[in-house]
Amino acid sequence: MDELPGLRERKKERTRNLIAHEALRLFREKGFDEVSVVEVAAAAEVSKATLFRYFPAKEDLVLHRFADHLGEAARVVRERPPGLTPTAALRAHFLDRLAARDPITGLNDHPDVLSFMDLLYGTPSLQTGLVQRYRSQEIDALAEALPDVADSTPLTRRLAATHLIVVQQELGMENWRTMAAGRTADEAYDDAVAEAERAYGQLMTGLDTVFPAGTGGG
Amino acid sequence: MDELPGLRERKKERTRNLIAHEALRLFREKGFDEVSVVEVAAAAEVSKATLFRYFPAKEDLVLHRFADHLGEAARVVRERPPGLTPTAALRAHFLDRLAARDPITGLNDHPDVLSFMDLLYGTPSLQTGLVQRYRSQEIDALAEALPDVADSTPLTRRLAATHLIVVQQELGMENWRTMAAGRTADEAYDDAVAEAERAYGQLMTGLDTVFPAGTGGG
DNA sequence: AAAGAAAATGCAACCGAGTCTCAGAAGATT
DNA sequence: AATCTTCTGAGACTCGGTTGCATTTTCTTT
Repeated sequence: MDELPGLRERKKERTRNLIAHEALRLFREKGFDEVSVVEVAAAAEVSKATLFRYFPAKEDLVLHRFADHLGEAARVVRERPPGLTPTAALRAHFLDRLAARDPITGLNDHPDVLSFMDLLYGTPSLQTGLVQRYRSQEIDALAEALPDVADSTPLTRRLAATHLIVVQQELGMENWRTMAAGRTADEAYDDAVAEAERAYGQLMTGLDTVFPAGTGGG
Repeated sequence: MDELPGLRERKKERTRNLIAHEALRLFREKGFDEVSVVEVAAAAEVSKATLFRYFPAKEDLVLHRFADHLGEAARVVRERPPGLTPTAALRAHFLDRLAARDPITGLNDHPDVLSFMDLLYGTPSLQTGLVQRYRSQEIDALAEALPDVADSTPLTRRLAATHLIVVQQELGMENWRTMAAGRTADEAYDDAVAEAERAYGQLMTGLDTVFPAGTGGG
């Protein structure tokens, strides 16, 4: 059994952080698509092959920053206090993170956070590539965390998980849009809470209480 | 004003179909990732550059097959009879397509349809690339088609649209899985109806009527 | 029908992401 | 110190996608 991380492991960790750090610096500076991986590799003083040994794809250089949030929704549901439904637990958790101005909610106007979100949400290739993949992972994890109730099928759980994750991530994007439009986090807080409550409420009560029957017009 | 399509247009249409046809033939035969675009171009007797003039990306060679279904959900909601909510309209439409064994529901065991779905859903790169993109387009279109009710925000509509499209597409995938497992469409029909009703019902009544409060266990 | 504008094509070079091979360097092990 | 393992750099390679240019094909004009 190996106890403490040897020199090799520490060096690997340092290299990994260095690469991601240089990558993010360049991406912010020039845009994701305007920076090639060789440029990143050069900035981190490693070879292109080495870069790909640490990160399976260019997108993952960005993922590194919020890798620790992976599976958070699943955890929240698993550890929810008695008396709370999964939806209620996730709602409460989001509101809590909102109050704390957690970057993951999008409601954070620190320049550092903001420029990162600009990169993440404002780059189409990242939006469709990375955000979608992150979403899938969250959904898979959450689907497993949902209770296996009487008349639920794998599909039922998967669908519920999707609905829940989508709400959370869309709320995050919406808050980012608000920040990107120039409002401060404190200014936007009340609206953000209202939107969150509306979005989760819509899930709890069902869509038909929100969107009505047709007008009959041709 | 040009009335009927000239020779040029007809030839372009023919070429376009030929390329997509050859592409699909090769993809089915050897798998999406095992066929290069130059191979497809050669089979269709055009140059690589020409292929990309007709299709912006390799994935779009596959999209061609169901391009006519684009915006279907949005249309269904727009043209729904009075008395039906958007959710109810989409539910009814899906059940109708299910009864007709429409390939888009996944409930179709014709070898031709089946091999296409195997390709589409069984290829990771297509799943994450194409299906996700198709989903986004459907969501965007549907979000615009949803009625602009009293306390709805752009986000509200976008979320509702996402929930609705996701249900439809996940039901499709689930039916494909059933087909891929060897059941016939007729055998699976009753179950497919039940799943669809459960999935849409879950949306109408809200998640909290399905997934209960926590158990309190650590 | 001939001539010229407009559009479509093929060719070839190019770019960037990602993989592979292989030789050599650096950490771990005795 | 010697060996064994792991990590790295260099470079060639594949593939998706783009670009510039010369050539051909279709449409239009007279």
